Amino acid sequence: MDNKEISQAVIARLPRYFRYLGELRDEGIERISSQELSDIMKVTASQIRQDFNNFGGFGQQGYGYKVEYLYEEIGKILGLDKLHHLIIVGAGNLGQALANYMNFERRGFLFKGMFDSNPALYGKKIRDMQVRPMEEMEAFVRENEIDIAVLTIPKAGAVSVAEKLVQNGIRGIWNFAHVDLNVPPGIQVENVHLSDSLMKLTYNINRFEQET
Amino acid sequence: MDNKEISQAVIARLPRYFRYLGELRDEGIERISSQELSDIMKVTASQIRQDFNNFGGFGQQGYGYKVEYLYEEIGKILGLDKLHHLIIVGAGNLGQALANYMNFERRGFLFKGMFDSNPALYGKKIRDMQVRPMEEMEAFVRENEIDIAVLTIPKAGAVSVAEKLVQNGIRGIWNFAHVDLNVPPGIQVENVHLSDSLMKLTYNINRFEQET
DNA sequence: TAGATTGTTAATCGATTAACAATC
DNA sequence: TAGATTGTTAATCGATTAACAATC
Repeated sequence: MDNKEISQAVIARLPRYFRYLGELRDEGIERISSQELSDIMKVTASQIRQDFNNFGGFGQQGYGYKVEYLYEEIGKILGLDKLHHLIIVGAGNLGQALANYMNFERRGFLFKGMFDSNPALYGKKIRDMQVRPMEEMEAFVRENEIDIAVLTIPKAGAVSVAEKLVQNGIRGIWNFAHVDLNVPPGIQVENVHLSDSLMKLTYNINRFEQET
Repeated sequence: MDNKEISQAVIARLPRYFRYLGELRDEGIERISSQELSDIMKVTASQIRQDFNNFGGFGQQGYGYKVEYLYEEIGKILGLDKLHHLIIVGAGNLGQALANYMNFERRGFLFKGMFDSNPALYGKKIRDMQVRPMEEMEAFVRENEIDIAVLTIPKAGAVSVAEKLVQNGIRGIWNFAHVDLNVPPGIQVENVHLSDSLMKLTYNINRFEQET
């Protein structure tokens, strides 16, 4: 594998390729050209070829790409061939929704535990998983080799919780708290700032109003 | 206001400026220079000035920006000075979580109704709001002048529900369904593809593994 | 072999950063 | 007025698109 850094713009497009290829595969389609994929996905064929070639040659000249093979390769690039141990920190509505939502399991995300600082929730079962007290989180992360923490707590506590996670060996944080986390290099943070997303929507609704 | 199109890259940064300025305001800070903001937000001062100047001159040479004023102006740009009527389509875990989560209300997002196609949920109260049958959605959107629909249904139904929403005058769709919607120009779609986001995280976790 | 389509280089476009004149 | 900092133009950087030679 090459050593040159791949831009986050490319990475951000990979899951979408993965999704479309999975659908094509489910439809029993064996082969696809960059031009055909371009038509379906509404991105340029040129971009598709450039993107794939960041990771080596997946296609065959004169033939195109094998759907199944490409699907699997992109899955590997995204790390979906590996198991990830995951906890949810914050058992409020959003945390519970994500826990239930987690048919992520079939993608190798193993839901190992759930934590909250509210004693009223201790022991509550969500998807066969009892909510544990926040105090137990650090030891749990260490002892169970948790890779990923899903942060669904209010912004006030998020920074200090993130620090504790980092100290105990977490590798990635999926951050739903509305605050920017500052973590050391090598620890990955992926932010899902829902209200930012909603504001983008209102901007665009509004902009269109004014233009017409 | 200028007529030149503002890039989505700029728009995507506005909510973050808005958040930081809100925090500064809450701390009682009255004025800030692009350089100070640059230090706090870890973006270049140059970018900050360029971004703001897309919308006109908000600052004063030799002085900087008035925090309160800038905060409010960005809020207006994002359309947060207007009221938005919103429904949630899909009363599953995620839909319920978003409904409860909705202290969005103080930002002018008025939660007007919730719909599901599962009869077992009809009448269930979520935040003083009964879940209505999906069949009632179209008339409801029309009659209550709903601007925004939050789509939290499985991908299978999402495309056809989106069409119905569009036909009845929706202006924006906040799409949590794992599918790309195809809407006519003038209708805004903001996607929140959670599994895409999680895959970006695993890519980055994985990449770092291999580099070291 | 001829046709198709990739892989890859070159050209273009757009976004970010740097520099500095304008001005508070 | 002198100093500070914006607004804005110019330079740079990176990402996207176009073109085409390589090759299946």
